[in-house]
Amino acid sequence: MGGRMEIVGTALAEMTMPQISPLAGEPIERADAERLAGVLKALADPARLRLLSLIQSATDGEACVCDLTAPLGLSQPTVSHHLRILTEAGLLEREKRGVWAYYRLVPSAIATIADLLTPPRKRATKKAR
Amino acid sequence: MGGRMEIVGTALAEMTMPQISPLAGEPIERADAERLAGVLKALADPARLRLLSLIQSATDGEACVCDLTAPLGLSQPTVSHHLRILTEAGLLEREKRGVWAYYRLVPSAIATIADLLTPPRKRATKKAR
DNA sequence: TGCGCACATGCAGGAGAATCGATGCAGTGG
DNA sequence: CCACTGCATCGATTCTCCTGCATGTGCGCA
Repeated sequence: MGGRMEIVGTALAEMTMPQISPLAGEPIERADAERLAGVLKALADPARLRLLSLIQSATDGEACVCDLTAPLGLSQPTVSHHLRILTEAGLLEREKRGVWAYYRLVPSAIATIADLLTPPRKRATKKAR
Repeated sequence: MGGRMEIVGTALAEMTMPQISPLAGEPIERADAERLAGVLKALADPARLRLLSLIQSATDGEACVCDLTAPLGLSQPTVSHHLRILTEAGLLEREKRGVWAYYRLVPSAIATIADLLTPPRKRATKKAR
């Protein structure tokens, strides 16, 4: 199967547009399932969840790699790897200032995922955001 | 290494109690990250997302295995495997009637996960940034 | 200009997971 | 009592991916 990792970054944007809620009214398409699964897969890791949490709770809501390796107990390359995955999934954004790379999370991204999971018992039918 | 799959079923219940929101005010513990990641990992699969969608949109909100194999395009053992994982994660409940096993999804489960991802909006914690 | 620091990338190993065929098991019907 | 159906489990295979070590790259500084 061809590319899948390289389109993860756009996955969130793709899903933001219509109401592709996986638990809404009708069965979801396979392509949509793959997209949503891709983003969820980026979240479904203890190290990455802690990274998001650490970054969000840091001063100014941003943090560089050197501040994250110690609390995670992982090597620097591994942390960079996880940050890369989160960024490609559209959950983090990277800003390089000097020698440091500051990461901050994209609020709407998490909110979008949460919205995609909410609808089931939410209200009657197609409420659409 | 040891058992963690067998405690996944209780994972959701564990997280339901307080607000262990991974993106709330302060960094999450490693144990909480593992629990949440476990449940998210159950969701982060195209086949399982489609299973949830199919079951939810089925008549009476329930379906047996024989109705799910065809639309998924997967073998019966594989479907049973995915249903098992979803059930152990607390997302599905199983009821055996006669020869058939009917699965229905636990609404509060998905809602719980969504709530765990939402917090940044209005939840004013003690520390706050 | 050369050295050092912060971060990213390449490579490799090892663990976990997705899938299927074969088989076991529990109800159902003849 | 026996054959059949629906589903779960087992064993094996393949693939993904988490992790660290070694290395490459860009920036700042003396």
